[in-house]
Amino acid sequence: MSEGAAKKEEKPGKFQAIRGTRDLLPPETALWNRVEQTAREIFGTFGYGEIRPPIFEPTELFARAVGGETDIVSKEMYTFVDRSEKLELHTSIGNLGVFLQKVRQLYKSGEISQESQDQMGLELVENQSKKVNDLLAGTSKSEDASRDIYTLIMLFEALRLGNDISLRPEATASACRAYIEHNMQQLPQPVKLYYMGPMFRRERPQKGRYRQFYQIGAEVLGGTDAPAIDAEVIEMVMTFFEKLELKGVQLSVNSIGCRECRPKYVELLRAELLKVKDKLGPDSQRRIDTNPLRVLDSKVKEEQAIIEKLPRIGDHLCKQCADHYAAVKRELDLRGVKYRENWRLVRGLDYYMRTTFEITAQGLGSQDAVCGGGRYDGLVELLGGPPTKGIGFAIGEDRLILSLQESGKAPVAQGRDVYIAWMGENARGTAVRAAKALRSAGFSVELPPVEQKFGKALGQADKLGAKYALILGDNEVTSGEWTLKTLADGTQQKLTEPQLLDFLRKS
RNA sequence: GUGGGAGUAGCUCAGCUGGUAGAGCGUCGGUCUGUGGCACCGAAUGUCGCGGGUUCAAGCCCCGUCUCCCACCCCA
Repeated sequence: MSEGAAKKEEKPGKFQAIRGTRDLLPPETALWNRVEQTAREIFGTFGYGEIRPPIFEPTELFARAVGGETDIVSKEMYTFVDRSEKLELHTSIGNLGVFLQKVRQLYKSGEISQESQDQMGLELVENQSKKVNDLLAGTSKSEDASRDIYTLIMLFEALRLGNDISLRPEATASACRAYIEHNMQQLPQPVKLYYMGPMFRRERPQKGRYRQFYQIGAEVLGGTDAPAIDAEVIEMVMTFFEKLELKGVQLSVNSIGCRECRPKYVELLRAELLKVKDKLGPDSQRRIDTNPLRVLDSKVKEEQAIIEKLPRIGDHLCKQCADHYAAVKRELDLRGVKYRENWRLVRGLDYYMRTTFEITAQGLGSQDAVCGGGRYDGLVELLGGPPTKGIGFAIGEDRLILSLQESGKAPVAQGRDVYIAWMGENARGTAVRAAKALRSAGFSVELPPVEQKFGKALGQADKLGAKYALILGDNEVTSGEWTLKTLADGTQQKLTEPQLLDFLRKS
């Protein structure tokens, strides 16, 4: 019986990343860094600044932004109560005074959930408390003191500590919240922001869809809704993708009208859909009620011919919207941005209006959109801010990376510049100093922690993909001339420390 | 949430109609204590995803469950 076997018995069950999450590891993370760095560069050239909103926000913020009707709020967000303890309820009359004291404190320190505060303000608590105190002190004038106590207890039963918060499913709502919170309407308009980071959605994973996924996005808030802004936003994403050499990029654009013309079109569409209802599948039939626009992006083959004959929103835009859309297209042409019009491109949520766009790339299976965006002029106001124009997009970074990998753009493992092959205690100190000098000059250096056989050291250098091996033994320490071996061709040369640094800088 | 496919060594996978677990690559060691890639030799690593059932006997058959993949739903 080996020790290993005995230990195994005590080994706890394996931990693994929870469903829909994963580790990003080297060398893949090098690609992630390149993508993110490129985004910073490009967005910077368009005058955008970075915003880093919190990972979680009140559930209500996201719920209001997406409009509480869809599945999104009900089951696709990671929602929890940030402090789920319950108030210990003292039902005996004698303790009630202490309990009330505590409730009052909690109110003042803001630890009662917003929901509970809405139901039962501090005023009500004070009011009821006073009655109870009077009762306890025997000075009650209430005819029905026991009923007051009962009411109070019932109210406290419903009292909850902690607020509903959610992990952010997207960042647009946060950006808008921040715009309002920091009075950014007083800055020069428009305010141009970009962000990148993890988002969370409680969905069934599939290709390019994870529960913790990453987005890179940008928002333009405030100022005008001039078509040039729409076009420049799109131009920026396309420039970014070009710089990354993303393959098979296709931009689709559309206009979905405004609060004036869209509802009329939706009703027309609904009426037309009802005429052909029995030819549609169950999903589409359901959408006639819930969200007729979404029938347009049905993937069911048999429905395609029917959908093509439906009325198109482009023919039903109001004059302002039609003009705006035409101008956006002109501005895109002006910038040399190639696009395809897709009248069936709709966004799922109410707050989108006018310009919508989507970018697809190759190698992504059925989830092939890498970027989606659009104009959302009413959103800031909906969240309690001033009337504000807005437009933005979000890039699915996971999918972007996936597409880059599929097209063979994956980076190679990062090698070291120099591997220090040192031998003997005499060389040890020299090796440490050499490593320090080389690293501070910016080179990546591998310094073996323990002495190795020389042949093995070179073998390690090779496996790690080092460009050079710096050989330090008794000879080098005595003479002060170090040996540098070029691994690729096996040549070597003798160099003093300054010569070595000089040589490496030039190579 | 729904449907289909799949889980065997670190990785890629083989394993016949049930009969006690294998290869290649990788890792580590040796040949080889001042010269790497090559070659040869050797070693380690598996509760065959997990739990239950059938059987004298289960990686293989049955049931459940978890995870992954693909698609649907949804899509911020």
